Amino acid sequence: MATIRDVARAAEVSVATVSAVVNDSAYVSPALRARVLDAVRELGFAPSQVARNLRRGRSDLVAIVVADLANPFYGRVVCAAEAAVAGWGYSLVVCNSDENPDAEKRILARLRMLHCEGLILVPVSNALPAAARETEGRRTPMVLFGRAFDDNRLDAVTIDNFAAAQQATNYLIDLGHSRIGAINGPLHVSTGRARMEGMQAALAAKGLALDSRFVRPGEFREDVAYSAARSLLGQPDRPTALYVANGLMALGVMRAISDLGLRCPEDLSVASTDNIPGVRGLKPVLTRTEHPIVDMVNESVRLLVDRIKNARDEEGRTVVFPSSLVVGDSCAPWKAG
Amino acid sequence: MATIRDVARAAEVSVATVSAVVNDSAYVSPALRARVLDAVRELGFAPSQVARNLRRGRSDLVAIVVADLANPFYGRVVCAAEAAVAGWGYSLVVCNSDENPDAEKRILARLRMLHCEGLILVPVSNALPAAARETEGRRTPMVLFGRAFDDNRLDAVTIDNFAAAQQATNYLIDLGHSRIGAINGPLHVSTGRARMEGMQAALAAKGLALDSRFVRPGEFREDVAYSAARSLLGQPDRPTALYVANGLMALGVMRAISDLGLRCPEDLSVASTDNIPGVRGLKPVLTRTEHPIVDMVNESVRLLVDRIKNARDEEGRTVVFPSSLVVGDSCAPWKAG
DNA sequence: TGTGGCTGGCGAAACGATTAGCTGACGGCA
DNA sequence: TGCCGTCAGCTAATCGTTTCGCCAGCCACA
Repeated sequence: MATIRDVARAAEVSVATVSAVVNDSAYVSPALRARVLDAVRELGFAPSQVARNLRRGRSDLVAIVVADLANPFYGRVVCAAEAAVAGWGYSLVVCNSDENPDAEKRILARLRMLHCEGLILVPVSNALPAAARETEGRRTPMVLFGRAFDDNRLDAVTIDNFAAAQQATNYLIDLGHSRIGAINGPLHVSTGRARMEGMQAALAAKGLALDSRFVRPGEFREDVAYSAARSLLGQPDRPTALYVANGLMALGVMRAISDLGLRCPEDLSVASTDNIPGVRGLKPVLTRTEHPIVDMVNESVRLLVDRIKNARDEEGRTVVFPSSLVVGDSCAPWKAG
Repeated sequence: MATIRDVARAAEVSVATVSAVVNDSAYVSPALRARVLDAVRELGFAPSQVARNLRRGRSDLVAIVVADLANPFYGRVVCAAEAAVAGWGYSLVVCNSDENPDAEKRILARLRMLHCEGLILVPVSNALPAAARETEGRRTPMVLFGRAFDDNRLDAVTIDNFAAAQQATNYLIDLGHSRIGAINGPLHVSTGRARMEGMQAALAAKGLALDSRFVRPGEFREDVAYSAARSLLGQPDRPTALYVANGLMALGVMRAISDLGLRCPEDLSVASTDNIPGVRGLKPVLTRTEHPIVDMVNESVRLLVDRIKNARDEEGRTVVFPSSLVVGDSCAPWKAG
């Protein structure tokens, strides 16, 4: 690999001149400039980012740590993030904590050594782990995505999970359902908890109670939701409508419904929160609240880049995106049956 | 950020000793070792990967360039790759060429400067672009994933696309279908072409001809497949069975079938190649050939790491994985009528 | 013609780690 | 006691850039 010194020797100029030409950082006479460019081409010289980064104290790297890369939702997030950071000249390092706080901690430690300039984190637990706090101490700019902490001075981009669940639940209530069940997400994660609370609030506002037999705690996973749905719907007494905490889980629930020989929406109405590409193919078309993923990611990157460029030490900004109800045909009005 | 020199000063030892302790690369007496570790903890020292990499000439970075990150198939690939490279101590840089050769070229140039140690590439075109050849010149170890070039001395991991298409088509033929159509992938991409050829070969072997009215060229995209299917199936005369080149496209085709008021499998049998998470929720369950994605990715990473560690200059190795037919209920025997 | 300002280009010092090669103390053996 | 081998720990060179400060030449003006 040719170094800047090789180029300098070949062009019979100093390394400083080569650097000036390559970076356009100072005026160099046309004659020398041409000689340098020739030598660069000749030797196939590309400046070493590693050396450059050491010198400049930057890395042009931004990292994203997602909670579950196997969930297509995060696939879309990573996709959008890649495009967004590339637009700012950064490369994206992708890590997967797999909903595992220990893994998250290890990843944050590794990223710390990588000297990433910024970090988009979908936090796994409700408390910033030690490693993250260290990262914070070092002032690695960081934006929380999707999930937030109760107390925090970090930037965060989320949707209003409470409202989204409310919206979906209200839709079911307005169709006349009163026996509404839920397949929840993990309650120790802010999104999971907020969605459950939003659903409960919607029911309470209409004077309805949540029958504890109709509720299953869960994880944001297709297979776990499948089992939960089978167990919930296998009971002799079952709800007439179901709120499902996310799209991946909805896939599992629909599969369970089909495997149990039930019909949706005739036997059971289903509404969920969160959009993943997979649900587009679902039959019946799922009624769900959608998130503007791309906008959310772009905003996250914008906030992050802003913090990277102007390392101000101000309060964390929280941007909450609205969710919108997309009506499919997975819900039907309640009919006494 | 504390440097190794700060630690050395705090522990009253030399930088060499600190380095020895941190890397466990030489014996250091217990007393000094303890002093060093205390100082490390005290100052929150983490060695700068950038400096370390400059010195060692490595970066602990592996890159993956996929053709379309929006396709959940590649979401799974990236997910598996992240896990695999993490197991070898590397971090993963993810790039998306979006099926665009120019973008691919730019990305390869950028990666070159990043000094990634290895590269997994899902190539966009059939000829290695200039930038890639440069990369090759610099001997950045590289493994092609999913798609291969006709002539190449690079490692490659693929499935037998020809056989996969044959398998799916034979299944349709065995059900009695003879008017079989196809929604193809892009023919300038090896996978797209091989799948079409495999399908044709299966038909030809049974003495069947491919009716050109029943074929649509396409792209590996849901919306393009949707339009192609609408146009194909909107004709007065239509096939009784359809082979679809990949899973994402199958989602679009199923959507088109549903929007046209057709029933699958009663009116039309559908079989496809390639598995994405989304098809699991599909109703009816899609008959398809599946790829062992995780195994393929693991093998790619194994090959890559092998090349990184022992930079041998041998012939490119090509590993072809078998695909397996998974029978769903999207196909029915042909009935005259 | 002498002086001073301007500027293209250069030399060398960083950046923060690893590591080859050296030093000096200590213990064993003749 | 003297010599030598061993080895813990240190000094300094090195990786490939960027960039600060300097130098030398040139032009303009007095």
